[in-house]
Amino acid sequence: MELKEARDRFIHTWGTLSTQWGINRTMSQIHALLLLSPKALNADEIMEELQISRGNVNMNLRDLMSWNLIYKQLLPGERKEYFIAEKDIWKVGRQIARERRRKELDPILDTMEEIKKGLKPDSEESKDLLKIVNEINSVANFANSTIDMVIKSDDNWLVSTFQKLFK
Amino acid sequence: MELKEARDRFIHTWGTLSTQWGINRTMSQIHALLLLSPKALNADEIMEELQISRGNVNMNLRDLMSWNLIYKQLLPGERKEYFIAEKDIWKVGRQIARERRRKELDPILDTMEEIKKGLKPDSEESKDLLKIVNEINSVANFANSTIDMVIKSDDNWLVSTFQKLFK
DNA sequence: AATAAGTTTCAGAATATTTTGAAAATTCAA
DNA sequence: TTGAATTTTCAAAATATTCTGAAACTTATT
Repeated sequence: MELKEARDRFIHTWGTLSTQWGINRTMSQIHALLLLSPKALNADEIMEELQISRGNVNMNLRDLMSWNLIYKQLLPGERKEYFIAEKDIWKVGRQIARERRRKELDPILDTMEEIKKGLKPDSEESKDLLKIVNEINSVANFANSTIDMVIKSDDNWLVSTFQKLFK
Repeated sequence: MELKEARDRFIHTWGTLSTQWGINRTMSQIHALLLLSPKALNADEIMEELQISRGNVNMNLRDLMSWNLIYKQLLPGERKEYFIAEKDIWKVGRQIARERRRKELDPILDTMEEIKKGLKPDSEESKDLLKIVNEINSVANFANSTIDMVIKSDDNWLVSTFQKLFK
């Protein structure tokens, strides 16, 4: 396998997989491209490399920045904005975990909380519903804690935790 | 809040959130409906309740069964097939974790493995790429183990693990 | 202040996903 | 068997998401 081929495969796969992740393809491909690039790239270079429009590049760079997966870099003597990816993959993993928790878990917890607050257990059916709501709440809380453990930790903490866990 | 209102809110929210989860809306709504239903329901009842077509119901019941989130139930003296949801929410959580890992993590691990195998470190750039691939592999493996820990466990094991973890 | 370089926005076009519904296939009872 | 009840399939329609590109906006330079 050639270097070029491996790089392309990486970028392509990253883009394809992201669909499963609820992240849009272009966003992932830009991320992959920047991850592999040793130097910061500007919008034109990304357009050229991935063959996509300026608007698309702009929008997805913005999203990637909001996820803290890439940073803007101003090069001295350059008008254009350059972008560079966070290269610490553990940090990237934590960032993604954080963002997905916010989008996927928080709304569940909020809704279960609301239903719990709003519904009085004045009938058998109400009690049944509340029981399920409470159980979902527990499971979601557990998932939340698990992700929290990952997010709050640094690399060393992770390793030691796992040693402890499987000792 | 009325019982009916709470139930509808639950089903509706479940459906809306699922989009974030990469799971289609109808599938989640059927799941929510069955979760809340004390008795098994047949296709006609689900069509009626959620106002969706027979084909849609059929397809999504099939998907839910493949996820082991619902079971077919044959009632004596009935031609129709009835469906009932897995009511153990911890089990449901594990099931979902398992399925998502398969769809989201396994392909990453496979691809990283392939690139590692195929690319010879014969240049500086190749080595750089391999370094990133290796790091992604580590992070994905960690995520994999974390999910594995959740999947393989039963409720009691989970509780005791967390006590150990935060002691 | 005028102009050039670069960035952002967003309506409409392109693409992808989901849903419908009717026909085909299957199952069961007589 | 036959045929009525039920389930499955899948092409086309409906809906949702993503992408484009040109105009509007912003920022820096002369």
